[in-house]
Amino acid sequence: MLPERQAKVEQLIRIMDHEGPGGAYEQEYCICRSKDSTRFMIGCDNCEEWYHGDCIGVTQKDAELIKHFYCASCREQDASLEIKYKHKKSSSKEKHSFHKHSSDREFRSREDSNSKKKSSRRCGECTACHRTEDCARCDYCKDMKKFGGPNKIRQKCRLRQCLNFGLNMTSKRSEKPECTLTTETESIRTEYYSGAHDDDDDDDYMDMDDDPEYGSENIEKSPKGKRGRKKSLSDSGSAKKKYKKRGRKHSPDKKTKKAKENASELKRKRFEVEDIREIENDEPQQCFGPGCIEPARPNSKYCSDACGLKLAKSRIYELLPPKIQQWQSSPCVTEENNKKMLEKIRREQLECRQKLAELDLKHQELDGTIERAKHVSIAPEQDEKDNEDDLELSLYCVTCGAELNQKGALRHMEKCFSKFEAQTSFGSIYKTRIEGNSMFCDYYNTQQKVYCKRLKVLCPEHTKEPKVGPEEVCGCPLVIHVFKETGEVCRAPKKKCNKHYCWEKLRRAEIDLERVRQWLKLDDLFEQERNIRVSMANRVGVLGLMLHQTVDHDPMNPIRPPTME
DNA sequence: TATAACGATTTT
DNA sequence: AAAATCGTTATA
Repeated sequence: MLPERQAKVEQLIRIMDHEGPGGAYEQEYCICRSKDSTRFMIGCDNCEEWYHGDCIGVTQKDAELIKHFYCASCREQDASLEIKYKHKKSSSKEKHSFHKHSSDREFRSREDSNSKKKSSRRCGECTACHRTEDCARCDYCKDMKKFGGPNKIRQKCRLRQCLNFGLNMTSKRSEKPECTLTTETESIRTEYYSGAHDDDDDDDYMDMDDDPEYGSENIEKSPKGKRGRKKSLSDSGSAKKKYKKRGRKHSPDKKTKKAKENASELKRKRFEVEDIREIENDEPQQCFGPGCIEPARPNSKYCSDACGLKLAKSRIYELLPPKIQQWQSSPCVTEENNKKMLEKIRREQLECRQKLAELDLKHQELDGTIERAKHVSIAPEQDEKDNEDDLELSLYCVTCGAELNQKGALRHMEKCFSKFEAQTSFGSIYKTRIEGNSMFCDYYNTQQKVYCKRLKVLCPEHTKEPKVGPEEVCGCPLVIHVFKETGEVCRAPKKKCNKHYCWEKLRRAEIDLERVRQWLKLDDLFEQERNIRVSMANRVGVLGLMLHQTVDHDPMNPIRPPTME
């Protein structure tokens, strides 16, 4: 030991003898008894007193190598006390007795030698602390190598994270100093320090003190004036930990803030953990089955399927009768709507039927007209003359686009259309099934196995135009003003009549198209009727009764079934 | 601001 | 020496 150092130690001892470590006044430290806490300091692991590094000849560097530091006074009183160094570097480094150690953690480890935990984050009492096995399900567990994880997160199982860490453990502070960590407010920390005798189970805490700014501030503010373990003005110095070096820039304020954030985060995490716990909680619950006292199966409310069905049944017995009563007493709006709809549909169906009948009648009329026309004799007049009037009109075939003269236009277009139309097919795999004689072609194509769906009268593909004899008369009823029949018929030879070419066919097609429309409408109405009947049937069933209800929210204006227009 | 990442320390 | 996990920084 260097002479000067020894002198200082002696000085220290003298002072100690007089005042003793416990007798220190507020905020007085070290052998010099000054209140200065802005320089690097090291704390005795026995008496808890703090010493200025320069007063006792310990540099920050030295301190970094010390695991356990005991002041001269303590060592004198207890010969077994020996400054301990960290294994690696300490061996090579100087051995002088006063070195301070760096890591508070280490302090703690020694101090808590009785308590095995590494962490100040354990209260040791909560269920999480008592837990010995990892849940293997939380994100932290999944990260662990033993659960096949990448070991990147490296955190303790969530279910094992202390429940009291970060929450108000203040009451327990004295007994469980570690917990104080959680509340990071300065006052608490200070308090904690003041209770220094509690020995240091709280090591981790100290780490914080390592932060120079932090530590000094705490101490200065501390009402009781005890001290933090070490402090130093210079950032780099006191901290042996890299963290500190890295984190240097924080101002004390910042730190406090951060501490609070940490606490809130911890709180939040705790809730998450509680969720997991809840899930995990497999205490059996009693079966919900009526009268059943068995425990429910896991993840079920019931001990068996039978119990579940039993409960459902009893519920039906309980709920159904009033439902039925309600159903009978108050009409369901939708039900009324459906009834109206059905009526409307039936009316429309009737209309369709009537129209179809009318159309059939028209067919018969047409047949009669044609029949009558056959008995008319050909008029010998020459119609060639009037052709010339309209010669100027040029027409184009709508099908092939060829230019036509008025005379043969109708004939050409009809034939041209038939030619093209015959080249395509309109098929369905179903034969038409409607009452009466079908107006559809329904020619069966054996190769494609489809029925032709053209109107019979308009199907050039499967129906040939009837041959017209030279003596046949046209017979088309003549009209004036387009629609008014005169009672006369065209008496031109059918073969030559260009005005009324295929008039029977077109008239028949017209009627048939209307029939098709009526049938389609009828089909649609049948579909609607079926749907309504199905929904009505469902509504009256047990299930419907249980599920369906009309609620009258406004008793002053009761719901009225809408009237059909 | 929350989360992921990771060197470091502590425990086994 | 390996596993556990802390405390801090980096990153999203």
